[in-house]
Amino acid sequence: MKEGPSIAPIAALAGDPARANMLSALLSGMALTVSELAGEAGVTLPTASSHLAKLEAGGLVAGVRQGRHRYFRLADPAVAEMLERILEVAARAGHLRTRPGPGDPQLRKARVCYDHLAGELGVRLFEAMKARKAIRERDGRLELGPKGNALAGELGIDLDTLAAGRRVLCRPCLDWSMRRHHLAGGLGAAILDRVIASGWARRARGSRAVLFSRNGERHFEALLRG
Amino acid sequence: MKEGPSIAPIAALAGDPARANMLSALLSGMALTVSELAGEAGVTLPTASSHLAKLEAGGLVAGVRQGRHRYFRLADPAVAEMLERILEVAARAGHLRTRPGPGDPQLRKARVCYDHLAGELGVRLFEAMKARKAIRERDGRLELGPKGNALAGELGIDLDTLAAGRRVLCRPCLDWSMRRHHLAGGLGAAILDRVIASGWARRARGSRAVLFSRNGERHFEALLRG
DNA sequence: TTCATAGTTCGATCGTAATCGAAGCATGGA
DNA sequence: TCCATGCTTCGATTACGATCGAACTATGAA
Repeated sequence: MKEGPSIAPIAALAGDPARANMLSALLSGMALTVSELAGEAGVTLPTASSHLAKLEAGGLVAGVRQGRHRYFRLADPAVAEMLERILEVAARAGHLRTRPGPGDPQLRKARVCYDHLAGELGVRLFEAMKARKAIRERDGRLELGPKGNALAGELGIDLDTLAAGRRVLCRPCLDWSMRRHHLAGGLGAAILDRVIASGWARRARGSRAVLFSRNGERHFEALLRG
Repeated sequence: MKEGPSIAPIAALAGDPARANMLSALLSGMALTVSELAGEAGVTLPTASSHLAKLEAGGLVAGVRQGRHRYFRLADPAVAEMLERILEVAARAGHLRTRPGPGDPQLRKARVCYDHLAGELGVRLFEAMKARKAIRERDGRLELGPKGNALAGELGIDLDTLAAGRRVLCRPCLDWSMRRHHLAGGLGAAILDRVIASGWARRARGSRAVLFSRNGERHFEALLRG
């Protein structure tokens, strides 16, 4: 079979766990630095750098320098499409081999996705915010809704300062444990920030899990109800 | 990253050259024996057997015993879809397996894509069908158009039986050699079926190429013109 | 029964690539 | 100018898995 392009080199790039984790992180559409991707993948900086060089050479990601940082994103929508197809096959084959580890239910309930809240609570927050019109979709883009200021106020988030930053305020991020969206972007990050700062929840050490206290969860649920 | 399905194990399966060759061979839609796949991949029988066991465990292929033989096929259209997407990315990145060989023009003209027609003729068919309103796009989805029944009738395809199946009738499939769409789905498969059955073309042995007879091509061209 | 063919299992070998620490650049801020 | 931070390169180590021959099993044919 010496016909056409070959799948092996590309698939092999996505087939290493560290690189796969990086690609998964980039699937959110965010551009991430080498350090952040190293964290996502659970490897050191040199290792991450080496992997990213390979991914870039293979045409899966594209990097741009910005000052001292190097931001990477998926090179192409076709790459994102490919990754989603692989995820689809993985999900189908998954239930044969998924053995939820001990920390897994926690992760499924609430976890950090880069710098914002993901998992069941993240998805529910996203949907509650849409129902409350704190955010809304317009022309396929996510933006602040008429009630956005009110909700930010409840949480003690200064929207003006946030909006002044160059970061996108609201961005949907696909949640692989729920197959639905949660909120990323500056506002998503600020919310997680407040949730932690107000003591509703804390980060688990060495994990992406976000552990809510009983009281914190009550407050959070109240927020969801509006 | 313990969230959701992981792309690494699946991609790694497709990332080994021997396994990738087997998968490419199976992309033709044919069921092949272990020995045949060993030949395709250029490895010995034990090696092929080991690879196929892994592919089967990973849910990428499915094997059935028939006498002394064990026939393998792709487990699922989703797997074929995934492989096509990888090919798409590979083609963009310019990862050609070899320089275009002698059999390449044939492949470029007409070939099997899992179970439907791809290549130049596949793309032209797709576009002719859209022009004739046998198919149309609506809300970003492909569906049967007002003239769909007429065209199916010309080819001797029973649309009712097809529509009763649970398979999607019309689906666009991206063509790596043309960078345009051709027709997949139940109707796409049925058309290739009729093209072969009516003697317009035949499958090349050991390749994905579809070889049209002079007369068959004339008929096919007439079909394109409507 | 005996032989032949198709495929699997086992064990040993061997390459490749992932990994990390340490050192080297480069950029931006003080 | 100096330092801190972000990233890359280098070199050595290590671990995993692809590979094959040989032996074994199963199916079919003579």
